[in-house]
Amino acid sequence: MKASRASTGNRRNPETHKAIIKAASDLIQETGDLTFEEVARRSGAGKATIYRWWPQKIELFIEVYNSQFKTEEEPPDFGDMKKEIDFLVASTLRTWDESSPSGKAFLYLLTKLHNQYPNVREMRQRFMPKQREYFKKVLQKGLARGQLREGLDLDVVTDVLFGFTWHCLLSNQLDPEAVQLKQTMDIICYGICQPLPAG
Amino acid sequence: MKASRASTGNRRNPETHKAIIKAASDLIQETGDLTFEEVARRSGAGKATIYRWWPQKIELFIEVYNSQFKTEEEPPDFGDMKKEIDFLVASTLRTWDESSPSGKAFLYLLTKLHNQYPNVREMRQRFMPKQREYFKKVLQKGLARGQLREGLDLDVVTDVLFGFTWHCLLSNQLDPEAVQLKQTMDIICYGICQPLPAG
Amino acid sequence: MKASRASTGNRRNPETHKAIIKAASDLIQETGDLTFEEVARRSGAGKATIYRWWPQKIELFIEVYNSQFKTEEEPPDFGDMKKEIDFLVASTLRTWDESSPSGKAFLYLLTKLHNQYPNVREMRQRFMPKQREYFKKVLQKGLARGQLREGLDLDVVTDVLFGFTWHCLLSNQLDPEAVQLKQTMDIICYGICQPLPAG
Amino acid sequence: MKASRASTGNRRNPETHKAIIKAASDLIQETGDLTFEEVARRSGAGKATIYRWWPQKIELFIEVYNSQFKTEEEPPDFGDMKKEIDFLVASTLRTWDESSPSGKAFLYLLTKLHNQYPNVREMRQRFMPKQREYFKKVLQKGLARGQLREGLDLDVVTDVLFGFTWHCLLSNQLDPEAVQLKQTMDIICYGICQPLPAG
DNA sequence: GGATAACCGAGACGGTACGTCCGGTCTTTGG
DNA sequence: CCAAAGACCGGACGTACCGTCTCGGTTATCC
Repeated sequence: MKASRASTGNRRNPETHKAIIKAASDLIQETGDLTFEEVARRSGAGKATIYRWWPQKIELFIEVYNSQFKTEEEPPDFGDMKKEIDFLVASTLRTWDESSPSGKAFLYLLTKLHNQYPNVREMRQRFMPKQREYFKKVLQKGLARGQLREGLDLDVVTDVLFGFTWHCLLSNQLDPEAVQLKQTMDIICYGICQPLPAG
Repeated sequence: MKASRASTGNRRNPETHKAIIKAASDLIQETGDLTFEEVARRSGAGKATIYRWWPQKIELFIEVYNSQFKTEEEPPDFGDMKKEIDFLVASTLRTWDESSPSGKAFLYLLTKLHNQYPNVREMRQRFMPKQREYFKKVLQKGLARGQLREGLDLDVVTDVLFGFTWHCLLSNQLDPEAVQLKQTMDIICYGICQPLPAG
Repeated sequence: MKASRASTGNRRNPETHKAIIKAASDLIQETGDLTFEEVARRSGAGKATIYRWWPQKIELFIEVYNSQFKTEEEPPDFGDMKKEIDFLVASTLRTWDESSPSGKAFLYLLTKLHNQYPNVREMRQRFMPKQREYFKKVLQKGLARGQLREGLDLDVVTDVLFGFTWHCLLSNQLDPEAVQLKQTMDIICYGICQPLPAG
Repeated sequence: MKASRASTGNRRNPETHKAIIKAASDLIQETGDLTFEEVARRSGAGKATIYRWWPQKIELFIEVYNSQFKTEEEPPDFGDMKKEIDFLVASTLRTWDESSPSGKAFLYLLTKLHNQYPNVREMRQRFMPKQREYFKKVLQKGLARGQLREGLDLDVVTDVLFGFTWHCLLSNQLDPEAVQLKQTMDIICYGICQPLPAG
């Protein structure tokens, strides 16, 4: 638990960094909570050190999160945007579901921290940056294939899709096979409205 | 701020009740959060009194929320489902806007206390039954008018639309005139995918 | 070390009070220092409780001090003011000397705390209030006996005498038999100047 | 505040030295205390540099004190010992007054760091040799003039007078015109006791 | 002239204490 | 039976200094 680390002068000590992330990660998984106090205790770091690098809890949380969920997979080329989107969504949900209890713990903390940080959009975009990227790639391919409606801002679409997975997390609906989820994906992908009569 | 209330003997004091709700409401409005400590201070009530009637923070939030959120409006018949949906979404967002404590209280319910009510769907049903009903009515009319794709489960569609407003709240995007929001509504309403080539 | 005390409702808990004074006293004697943190740890009290009643360290210190040094003795009536003053001064010095190491510890803390509290006069007058009283009584008797120069403010004289004992403490000269001290007392009592030629 | 000094290689940098003393002096002046942290910040020196040359706070205080306290004045010959003593005391007090960091630094030396120099008499000799000398000269002249009681050890008297100025500093009574101070000086000079009835 | 030694700035680091805030429990008093 | 008042323990908060450390860079001196 405790550690004794050699000084690295006025250079940031990577071991300390690691120890802090480790302690924070353990804490989240064990208790579903995260206090700077306890992270400092466990990591053997001074509180001030933690505050120096992660002035807000959420920032430590994001780093812990991104350091743990490396399982994003880029979807293979199915030749069909819909299938690729389904793949990505399912993969995201599975990641959150299977990694229980950590997934649940992250969810818990995520919601607890949410209303402390007003700029939620910015925060979200720092979560899982790779996953976002994959979504965007898939959309670009879809656009090239003529499968995407024209005139759409890809960032907005990414937000909608990615935001949808978050909604699933908040709604505790992480089973990609659930009927409701499939229908909702259908709605999003094909639209809830009839296409205007051809012309 | 302070108050001096006569005792009502062994009957619960309605003035105290009101003062507590008022103080809690003000606090949520001001800070987006609420501490029993401060509610007690402002309402002039003892902490124990508050704990007796609202042992959990969330219960106080719920009461504040329900005491304030009375503004659901049924949309007029525009003859156009899209317009009616827009009306409903905009009306919901406006309700949650900064002018009232409702949005902040609801946001709080959605996030910080999420772990106490993990099944958010239950919350949905509990908190805004009328609004759901309006959404459903609009969809039914749209279906009758032939404006809605066939084969969709109306409950799911309601969930998507209503869930979208939640997403706006979480993302702090409550301005119905925002470009991004309009685009997202478009995506949901018309679908992000091209209609299959003319047929 | 730790303690578990029954609640006394909204009445101050005298056991907590005692435990805090005890812990503070022990700390001073053991380490010559005093931190609220450690007092809280040892007494089993919350830090906030200590801050509530002794917002400044010096106030806790004074209470500890006065609760420990109960050995002030009122001088017998020698019929001679000078003898009575000598008695009081010697008694004060002995108290500080014999109660080693606590005397030294108190001295240490006294000096350490000194420059945090600008109103030193007021502070000093709260130390050993009885001893001050004895000094004043002796002077009043001396005045009645015609042994004191007329026209002197007794409070000022008390200050001079009492302040002198403090000076001894600071100078580490606590032996009442020391030649230097006796001379200084002589100087103070009889004046360093010749009396003006009778008239 | 900040500074950028050219390196002087393996020779101690006198500019750094000056900047540190300046910063320390300013700090004492402003707050009555001093932290290495802030001295480093203001002087633009590294903390290690300060620790190298002044490993203990008190050493920095002493240097600041000595670099500033140059104002001792020898009193003119008034033909009256009392007047000369008053002159010296007033001059000492003025020196310590708020206008210069000397008083605060000296007060600091007297109190917070007392435990490191428990023998205050040593400090006396170390810090103000000239002032002591002036006091002694005045007393010798007074003795020659027949203004001083006979049989007194001049060193002790010097101590009493000089010690009195310290007492003023500790008591925050540095105004030479204050009534209380004048009375105390009177008491010391003429004695608090009546001269034996005419003889 | 290249190695060596000391100086200096910068600032990271583990600690300890600070003083504040809130949570949740309790008891007394009094209507 | 209920409300008010507020003391109490616990523990996290975020900040400030302490004293130690190492880096990178500079300059004089010595071989």
